[in-house]
Formats: sequence, structure tokens, C-alpha cells
Amino acid sequence: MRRPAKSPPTGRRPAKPRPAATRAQAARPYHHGDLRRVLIDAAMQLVGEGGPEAVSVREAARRAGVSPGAPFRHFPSRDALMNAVAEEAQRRFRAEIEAALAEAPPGDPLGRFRHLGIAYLRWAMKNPTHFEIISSRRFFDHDRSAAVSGDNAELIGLTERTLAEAFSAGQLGTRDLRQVQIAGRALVYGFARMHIDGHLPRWGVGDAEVEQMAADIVDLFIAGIASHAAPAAKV
Amino acid sequence: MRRPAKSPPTGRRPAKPRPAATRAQAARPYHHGDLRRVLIDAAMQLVGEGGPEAVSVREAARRAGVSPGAPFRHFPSRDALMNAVAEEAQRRFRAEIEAALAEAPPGDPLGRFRHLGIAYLRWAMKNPTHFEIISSRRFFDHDRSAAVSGDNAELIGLTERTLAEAFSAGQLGTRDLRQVQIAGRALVYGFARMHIDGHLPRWGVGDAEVEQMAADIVDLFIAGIASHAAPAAKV
DNA sequence: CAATCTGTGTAATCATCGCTTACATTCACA
DNA sequence: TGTGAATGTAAGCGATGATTACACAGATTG
Repeated sequence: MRRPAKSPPTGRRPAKPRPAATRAQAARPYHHGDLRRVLIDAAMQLVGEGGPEAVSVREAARRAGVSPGAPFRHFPSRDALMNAVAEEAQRRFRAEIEAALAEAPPGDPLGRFRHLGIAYLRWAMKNPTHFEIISSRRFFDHDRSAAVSGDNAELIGLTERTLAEAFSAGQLGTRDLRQVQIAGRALVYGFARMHIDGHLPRWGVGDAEVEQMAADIVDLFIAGIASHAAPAAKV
Repeated sequence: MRRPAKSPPTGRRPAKPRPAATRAQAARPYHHGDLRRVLIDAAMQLVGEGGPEAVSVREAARRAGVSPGAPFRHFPSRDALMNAVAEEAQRRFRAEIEAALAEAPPGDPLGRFRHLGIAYLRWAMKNPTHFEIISSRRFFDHDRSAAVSGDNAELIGLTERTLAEAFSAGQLGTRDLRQVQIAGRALVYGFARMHIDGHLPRWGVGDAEVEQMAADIVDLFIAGIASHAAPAAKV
């Protein structure tokens, strides 16, 4: 980031009130097609390249080929842009989780929980920076975005229901359901954040091994909470 | 942050080469006592007040009563200052963890592991912003700070050894020790991050209940990995 | 004791950033 | 066809991190 401006006026325009420009030079109509969309895409790309902090309104404008003030017609602040980016990321996240869950066997709640956890981690491993913005209060305000909090609540509800079914089916023994839910969430969230924050190498988990380890700890957790009289899950 | 400058020259000096100032005005010797230390303290305070992003070199200088360029005599960049802050935080973290562990019973490895986990979470709950800077690669570079990575490695080694002892003592059944270590870390780290990132309210965990819940999920994890029966439960 | 060297603070300046305001241009609709 | 709303540009404000030239003070040494 922080490139040196790089835009000498390029003779694009004599700068003062000019007669209609004729547009013979084509390629740059005064009005951008769908600037809002383009800005979100550019910001998504910036997040992917350098994390949430790498997003600047000016850089997004630059990539959209537009003046630094233009984005403010569509987003009142940088935070608003980040919110839009977070909504987009959260939407993709939810879509992938639900798609993965659709392929899980309907009969076995604990098995579905396993699919849920693994899909969650797979997306987080593949999209660490996007996962980060939808997870950390620092980069946007969940409470201010109905779309994000809605998608998020939907996913949380999904896992809660799944675990509750497992509980009802006697797959969890006598454990405290709420504790199991929170511990399960902490486990997958923690592993995802360890990946994002670069902790895994220190724990001896190389890039090639990450996905397998993710599945392993989900399985370990399930084995730990599963009712020991009924080894229903897996195998 | 972002306060409006607020420093009209205050007539402190006529700006051009002046004869010795006599220091009759006392209170402000040209050389600050220990600016480096004061800057770190100011930055620590800023982290505590508004998180890592709230740290600015200029604000630290302001609080130290010094010109905006002065800090750069001690820290070549903002990141270097953040590194120093992280070292301080990591030092305090380690000290508290080790103190807590010293009070744990030496005979029972799994019990010591429990103390470790609870002490870890207690510090994280009480110092969320400081915990964040030593955890997230975003705010400083572990690899560039021998002090931080040393303290950190020491703590990790501690938990690894503790769990290994439990394993040797037959308290873990036949589980994969490495997986247990990583899952345990993911669990506590995840819970700490959930707290930092403001997820806990959504999971129904209020501020008053946080510490208890932290202890509960550590216990739940330990119960899950403790011997009782092997994972596959070939009862 | 005096001269000078080195460390540390100040002043001024630069480029970038988010954001605002005044103005220009274009589109859509009456 | 004309006019207002939408949406772009230009210019500028105050903030930031960073650099440079200079001022001062403490320590070292002749």
C-alpha cells in the first residue's frame, strides 16, 4: 500500500469548466456504471491481499478509476464500506456452510455437527482475511449491519439446533448442552484464529497439514463429548 | 483519538535561535528523563483505552509532553513502538501465568493443566486489548522480537510439558497427544478471542458469568480428554 | 577547565489518509 | 424541452507516520 499517488493529471482534462468533453475519447464516461459494486469488489480484493487494514477508500477509488471523493457518494465513511465488504463476505460464508451441510446425512445430528465444523474451518482456512473481518468487532460493527448479524445468527442457530438434536438423541450423554455449544464454538473459532494469527507453524502444523488437523480436532472434540455408551459418530 | 491538534504554540518559544532559555521556567528540561520508558507506558495505556489501533506515535509523544519527532529517536517506526508494548504485555502475561501455576498442586498434571488454562483465560478476560496485541500477527511481528517469542515459547513449552506428563501418567487414555495439545490451545484461545471480539453476549454469556464459563469449558475439555474410556469407546 | 563528540529533543516539511464542501456533469422524468 | 436529483471532480482541512536540519545538553578527553 501507500503508493506514491502516481497520478499526474495525465492530461485527462484541462481542469476548468469545459464544454462537454464530447466523449470522443470514450472509455471514461462521467458516470461510472455501478461504482458501489466496483468499490466493494475492490475493497474485497484489498482485504484478500493485505487484510482489513489494507483497505483504504482512496485505494479503492484508485482501482475503480475514480476520484478520491467519489466513494463518499455511496458510503458515508470508510467503516460503511467495510460493513458492505463484511456483508459480502458473510453472505459467501453462509452460502458455503449451508451448501456443505446440505450434503450431510440427515439422520445423524452429531455427524451433521461434524460436517458443520469442518466446513466452517475449511472456509476460514481458505479465506482467512475475509473470515477475520466478519469475526472481529474491530473492523466493522455487527450490530449496525442487519444483513451480517442475520446471516451470522442463522449460522449460529444452525449449529445450536444441530447440537440440541444430538442432545435429544442421547448422543451427548448428560453434559451441559450450553457449555458444549460454547466450547465447540471456541474450539473451531480458536483454530481459525490460530491460523489467521499465524500461530499454527509454532505448533508444528504446516500449511499442507492444516485441513487434516482441523478435521482431527473436530473429531477429537466430538469424541470427547459423545456419549461413551453409544459410539455413534464416525465409523 | 483524532483530537484537533490543540497545541497553539503556547508561546513556548519564539521559534528561532534563542539564548539558552535560562530554564527559569523550570519544569521542562530539554532532555526528558527516560522518554523510551514513558512512551511505552503511554502506548500501553492507549492500548488499554482504545485497543491497538488507538496507538499513535504522536499521541504517545503528546502524553509524554514531547515533540512529534522525538519518539523516533527511540523507536524507528510505529511498529517498533508496538513491539516494545507487546514485549511489556507478554512479560506481564507470562509472570502472571507462572505465578498461578506455582500455586497448583505438583502431583496432578491434569490439575496443573487446568490451572494453566484458567489462569490464561483470567488474564485474557482482564486484559483483552493487551492480550490481543500479543496474539495477533497484525499488530507486531513475533519473529522480530526475541523477547516476545521467548516468553511465548516458554509458556507454550509449559503447557506442552504439562500435558505430556498427564499423558505419561495415563491420564489421557490413548489419544493423540499432539491433537490434544492443539485442540486445548484452540479452545482457550478461541474463548479468549470470542471475548475480545465481542461474541460472548450473542452466546448468552454475560460479563458477570465470563470467568465461570471459562472455567467450565476448561473443565469440560479436561473431562472430554481424561482417561475414563478411550475415544473409540470399545466398551 | 575548555573543547568537542554524541545523544536526544525541536521545527519544519512531506506524502498519505478520511472526510467535507463547492462545483460540474449527466440522467431521468415532468 | 427543461429542470432537479444523482453522481462525479477539485480543492482543501486536519490527522497521521516519517524524514531532515538544527539546537541543546551531558560526557569524554586534551
